[in-house]
Amino acid sequence: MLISAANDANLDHLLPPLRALADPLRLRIVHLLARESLCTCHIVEATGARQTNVSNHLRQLRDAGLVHAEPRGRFTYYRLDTDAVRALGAELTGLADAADQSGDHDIPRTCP
Amino acid sequence: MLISAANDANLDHLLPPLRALADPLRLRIVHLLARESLCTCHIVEATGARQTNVSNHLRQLRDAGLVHAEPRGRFTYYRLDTDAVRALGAELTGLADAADQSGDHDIPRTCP
DNA sequence: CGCTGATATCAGCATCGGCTGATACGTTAA
DNA sequence: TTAACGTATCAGCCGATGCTGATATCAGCG
Repeated sequence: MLISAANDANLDHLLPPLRALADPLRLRIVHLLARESLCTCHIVEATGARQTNVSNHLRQLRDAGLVHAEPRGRFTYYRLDTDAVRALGAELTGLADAADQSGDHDIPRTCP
Repeated sequence: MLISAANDANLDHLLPPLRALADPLRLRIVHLLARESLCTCHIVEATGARQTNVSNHLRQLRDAGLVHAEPRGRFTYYRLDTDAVRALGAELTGLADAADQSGDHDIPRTCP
């Protein structure tokens, strides 16, 4: 049975999305895109950051699979990949639940 | 009604735990602590990293509220704060759910 | 007591990552 | 077609951050 992709015995696959979210401006962009899809110029206006900077951050969010770009004419609309965000959240809650179940937290292993 | 602390209109409070998790070694440590509480020397052994390095990372995890230190004699046992991990996961899934509900993703706002 | 071992702190170094300005590319409008 | 606009890419700078070695601290044991 496969609860989630977390059954890889390690959590390395969570690093790209975690790293992508662990930046104030990128987290802000994700928050904006959670309300509605926006094009780059909207994000530039809303954040006050330079266009080139926003574009760089959008690339990292894209590479991490958290957002998707939809070019329309000369604009590029970005939408949040809600499945990716939800999957990350689910893996974290799943990790917490699994930790609560394994009862070896009150009986510490003896030290060498 | 207060679903979660996410109703702050911004997600800045998620940055400390996200930054703490967005590092390979720290994520590995969190994963180890999800199985059982461990003291520093166990983590040093399991990761192969230097003691001073592990100690520095444990401090960051502590500052982010993801783990708690429990000194016992000359050892210090660390346990995962599963509530903190679960809360982070819940906020992310909640953000994804909220994004899915707000239907403004197919009708992009017009560009200036 | 002094010694050993576990842990934390600190300063220094090296690397990474974010910000910027310049620039290139593609699209729409005049 | 040309000009203007939206966007992406690139190189460079600089501050942030991870890693290390040295050292301090503290508990338990001889």
